[in-house]
Amino acid sequence: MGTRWGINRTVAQIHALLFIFPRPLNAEEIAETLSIARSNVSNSLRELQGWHIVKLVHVMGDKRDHFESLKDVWEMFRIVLDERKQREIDPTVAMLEECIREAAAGKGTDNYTEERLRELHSFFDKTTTWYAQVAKLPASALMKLMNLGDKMLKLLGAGG
Amino acid sequence: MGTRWGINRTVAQIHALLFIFPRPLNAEEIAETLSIARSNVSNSLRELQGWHIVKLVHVMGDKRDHFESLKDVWEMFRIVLDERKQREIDPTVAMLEECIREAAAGKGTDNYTEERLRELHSFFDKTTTWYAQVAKLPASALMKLMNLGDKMLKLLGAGG
DNA sequence: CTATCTATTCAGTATAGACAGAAATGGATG
DNA sequence: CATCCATTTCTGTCTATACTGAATAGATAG
Repeated sequence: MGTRWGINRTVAQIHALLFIFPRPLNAEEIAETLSIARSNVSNSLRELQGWHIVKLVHVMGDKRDHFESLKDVWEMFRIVLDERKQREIDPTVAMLEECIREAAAGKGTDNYTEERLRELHSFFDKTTTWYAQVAKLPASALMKLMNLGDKMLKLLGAGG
Repeated sequence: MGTRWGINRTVAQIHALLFIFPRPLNAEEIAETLSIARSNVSNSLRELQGWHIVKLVHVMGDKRDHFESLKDVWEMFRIVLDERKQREIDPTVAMLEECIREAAAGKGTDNYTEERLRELHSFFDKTTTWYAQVAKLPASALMKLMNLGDKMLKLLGAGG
């Protein structure tokens, strides 16, 4: 699945290994377990740390670096969404706004195209704003939201 | 942005072109506008049709095939999510269930690992179930949900 | 039936990115 | 200050896949 979402195989493998493993592992152990080059492990670990879902930890009496994955799936999901929003959505929205500005200035763009751009922008805007609201809900509220099920329609029809 | 989400450049370009263009285009026009090979257009169009976000239409007095994009951004988003769920999430969940079964049968997997797998599975399960509920909401209800904002917390605290 | 126009398939090429192994760096310890 | 070990950086190779251009298939009109 990872590959289809722009995550390379090695990175995904290492993360999976750290996620399911009960204790932190050092680079050597990872390389050996997955049969991949030491340097590859090093780079992949840096990437995972860049995503803030793997952390470096020290094990007493061992000077080598050890690594462990975040274990809370929900938290991990939230962190990755935040990160991707920042890296991918935000620049996209900025570019959309630039396009719309240019289009509005009338540089050969017809109204139809401009309208499409506005709708796209509005979609991103609404979605990210909503997400920002949800992301700051406490875990308990999030669980309630997830468990609403059919009650959702009633609730939205009445109160919202 | 497309590239980072596992969509290749040409496919994304063609879809963008069809999305912003006021009328259906034929393959020739697309190839020329984007300076890509005719065959590449043909394959990319097939892929886009596979995602159900681009449709073949006929233009009177012209025997060539013309193509147009779905224009409703929300609807497109929903369709793509559905499709990706089916292609990527569902098989992943099936594999997770298989792993859990094997782990439970005690094939050398420790309890810790099994517990991680269960949590991961539960996450997918909750998320997809919730999504299925939301996806069938009428557009108006969806908009209400998106516009809840700070009211969300109150609503969940009380009614949920 | 043949000519012409469109769309698809196929086979080879090009390219981007993953990966390995060697070299270099860093930093601790005696 | 030299040595040793862990880690990172660098460079070349390999692989997967995007892409092209030519060949093929299919349809329609004359």
